[in-house]
Amino acid sequence: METRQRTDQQRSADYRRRELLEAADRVVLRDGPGASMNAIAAEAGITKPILYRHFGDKGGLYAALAQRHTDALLASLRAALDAPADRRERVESTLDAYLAAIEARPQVYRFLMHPAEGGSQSEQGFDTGRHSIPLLRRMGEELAQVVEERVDLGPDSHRLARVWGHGIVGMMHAAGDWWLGEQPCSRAELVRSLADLLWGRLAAAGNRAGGPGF
Amino acid sequence: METRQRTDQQRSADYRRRELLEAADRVVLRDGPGASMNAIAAEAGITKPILYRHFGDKGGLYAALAQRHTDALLASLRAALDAPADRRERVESTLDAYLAAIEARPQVYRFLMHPAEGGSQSEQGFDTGRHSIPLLRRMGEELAQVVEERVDLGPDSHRLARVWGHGIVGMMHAAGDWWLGEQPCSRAELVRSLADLLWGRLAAAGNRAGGPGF
DNA sequence: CACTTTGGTTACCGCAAGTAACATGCTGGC
DNA sequence: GCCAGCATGTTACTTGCGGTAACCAAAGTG
Repeated sequence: METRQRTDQQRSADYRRRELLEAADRVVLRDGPGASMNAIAAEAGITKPILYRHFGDKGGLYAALAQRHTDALLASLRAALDAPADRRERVESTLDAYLAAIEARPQVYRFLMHPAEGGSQSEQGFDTGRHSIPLLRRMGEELAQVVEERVDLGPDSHRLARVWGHGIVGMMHAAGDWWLGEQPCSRAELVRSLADLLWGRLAAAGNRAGGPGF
Repeated sequence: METRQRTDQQRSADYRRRELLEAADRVVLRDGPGASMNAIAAEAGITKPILYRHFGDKGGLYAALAQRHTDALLASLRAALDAPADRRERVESTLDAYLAAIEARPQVYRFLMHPAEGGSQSEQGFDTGRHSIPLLRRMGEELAQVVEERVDLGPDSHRLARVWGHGIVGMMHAAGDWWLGEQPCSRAELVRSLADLLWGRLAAAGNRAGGPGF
């Protein structure tokens, strides 16, 4: 039967694809984002052209690889965002979810965000930019949507929510990146500090004695 | 005289270096960050090994190139940060300075921040990551310093200022990047929205009717 | 048995980073 | 005036990557 056969083939192709992605994952996590297609193919026990048959080009592989992690991360953020609690708590748990994720698997994080620095040698880099930014964008849009649909921002709420979504995500990202690199404090402290910032503590704080004020 | 000669040579070397950087600048701005060393050398009217003698490797050239722009940007931010006005105004004018800079020369901006996507073809990319992030870090540290020295944050002010510095810079960066790509509103609107966010409007806003609250 | 399809390989191209070895011209000391 | 030395520049190479073409074999189907 022809359709049955098609299905089998399809399933098998998908299976192979998943195997390849897992191999790629292992290599990228081991060698950093500078991992070469050759290395990935070798890890998967095959040779380059097969990879290209499956993913088109390196960007394709990267995209497929990134999407798995991205989806997982977004899911956990969504969960935190949708928890039944007040706004401050939700914000904190979302920040915490993000930071926990990048703390738990820094290699994955670095791969997703800064694809091109990890490799020990030639730094040919992955396709970068074109894919790392989309993750931030996706998170920003996602957050914007949640904000817009839950917070009353008056007229112009669409634009405002968007700006805030991307802004908050950027804040989280940059602070997280810095924190991950220098481990200057506990995760909880970081979460609290960021939430305080979003809660207007910068505006509320007084000027330091002796200066013209910030 | 020997020292005199040294000086002459030194001056001449510095001059050459500047010429090379200017040529590199032109090429990068024209061809995007994927510009090859060959192309840069050609633009400068010389050949590759000379570039390598001056800058070591591609990363070195990148670093030198980036520093010029970075320094200029930081100077303008510092000016805004130090203007005699109240805190809110300073924050707004700093945001505005940053956004104005990236709006005025998006090519430079993309080169500094996302070095590896602009090239029209092969996307070999510049050295990326290792250099683009430092700019954000520098801005974050700089801001942290200003905050710490001007705002009274009670005990733990060092840590808090740092977190906020990097967080605010990240917010500015991500929002700016998104805004630059989609031009969804005027610069002034964006500045206002971000300042509002920092001023705690997210915490102050009410819940939207019909939802469990954000 | 020929015959297409599917999953595989080897061997290659093009190109960019980076280097080695060679050429040339200006310096100053003898 | 002539040779040593050094900066400046060149050509020609190596290596390693992304990507592709062409070939190969096994397995089901008329």
